[in-house]
Amino acid sequence: MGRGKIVIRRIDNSTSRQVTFSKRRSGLLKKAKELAILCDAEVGVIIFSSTGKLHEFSNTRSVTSFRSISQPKSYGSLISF
Amino acid sequence: MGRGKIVIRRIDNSTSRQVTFSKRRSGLLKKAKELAILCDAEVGVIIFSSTGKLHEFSNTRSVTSFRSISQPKSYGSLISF
DNA sequence: AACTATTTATAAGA
DNA sequence: TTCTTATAAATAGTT
Repeated sequence: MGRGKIVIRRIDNSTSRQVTFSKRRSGLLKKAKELAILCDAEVGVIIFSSTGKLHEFSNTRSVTSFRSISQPKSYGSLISF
Repeated sequence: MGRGKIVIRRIDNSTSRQVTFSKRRSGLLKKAKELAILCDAEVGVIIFSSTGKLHEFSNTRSVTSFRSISQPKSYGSLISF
């Protein structure tokens, strides 16, 4: 998917890793939304970057509790279905 | 992405909806895994089909608690980061 | 469950 | 770092 083929392993270069994270994060969240709408499913996605930033999508009430977190490995999050 | 372009809205036909769910669910989980590996991020995805089946991916310890649920809207799941 | 024509996502590059 | 574009990958409709 792109100018070249890649192998799925940790990207060593920090800048490339950040760029790829940004692109793929938005791609994943978009796909999650589409799945939820198209198939009438309950979908939740939570992503913490290595720098600790939170990104999420959910079409269930769990979204409220996701929003209350700001750091990984520090707080708990109750996801209730 | 496919023989025709589609609009993102609930698929009315139940059979098509189920087929699309199956295809896109596996696509989403694959993308989640790739993001986690490539970008060294913490990623969690939980999906409940409209029939109540659970599908998930996580590269964090939350995976254990996901596994304990079998029905949506019936149990709670603590996802801790 | 497979296939393939197309759309979509995205790796590199600008 | 935002925008472009060639190409890989996902998938909608078909068989």
